[in-house]
Amino acid sequence: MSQYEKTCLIRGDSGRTIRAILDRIGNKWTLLIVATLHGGRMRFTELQQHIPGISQRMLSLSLRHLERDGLISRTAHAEVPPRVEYELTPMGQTLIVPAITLAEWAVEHNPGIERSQTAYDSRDD
Amino acid sequence: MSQYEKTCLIRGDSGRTIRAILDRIGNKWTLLIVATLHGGRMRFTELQQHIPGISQRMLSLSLRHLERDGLISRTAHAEVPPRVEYELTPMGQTLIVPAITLAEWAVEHNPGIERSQTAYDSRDD
DNA sequence: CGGAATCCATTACGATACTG
DNA sequence: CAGTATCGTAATGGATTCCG
Repeated sequence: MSQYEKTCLIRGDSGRTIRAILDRIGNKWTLLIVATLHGGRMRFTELQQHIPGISQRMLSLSLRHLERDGLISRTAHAEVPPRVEYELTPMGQTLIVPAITLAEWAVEHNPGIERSQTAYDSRDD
Repeated sequence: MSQYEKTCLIRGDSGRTIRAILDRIGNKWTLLIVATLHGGRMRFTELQQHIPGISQRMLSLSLRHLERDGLISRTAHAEVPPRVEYELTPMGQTLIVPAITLAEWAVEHNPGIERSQTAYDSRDD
């Protein structure tokens, strides 16, 4: 399968597939949570500490979305005080590879992009 | 470099890198435009026809963002009526690979995700 | 033809406060 | 500890109109 044919995966179906994942992971926190959970099972507060800047509300919302998508699993232990642990499902684990691919692209090309932006912003036409 | 170390690309720097690209490509149309331009140079109206559902406004906005990022180039021909052509820059071409990786993940796991969502929504706890 | 300007609806996000 | 509820703000995107 050629690269050109593969881009049809993106454009085909009027782009519904690609938009579906972007709606899923294109937000501010999802990939950060998935990457953090790659280190293993974690509880709510622990996640919050590993992801600086996330609010309780957004962490809670994001976790429920990810659980609904089947990418993470939630385990509530019947204890006092309550203990709830989150971990990646097997399907969630598979998201790591595309996420890394994307991150590596970002790291590699960020300098070039920023240079381009500076040039664009300082041109006077 | 291990996969775990690679996820630090995502989490490291408080996730600024990953958020930078998601701000860049995590929106509704960017990847669709890049994938469409993989077919070669195209003009404004042509792009609009290849990307069903996109409004003039969003196409115009997205194209200017991509141009600012140095991922596409814009060529305005001094003719009447005006003719403007867009094409991927060399850097823009490199985005194709991560985009395809993501799209393939989406195609492969969408069924599982949708099943999970249905199960989640129909459970009564 | 290839846009820019304007208006509007929806959503995402953040801060704060409260609870089983 | 692990959330939910409520509020206000900002960003996103669609529809429409106008213009060189």
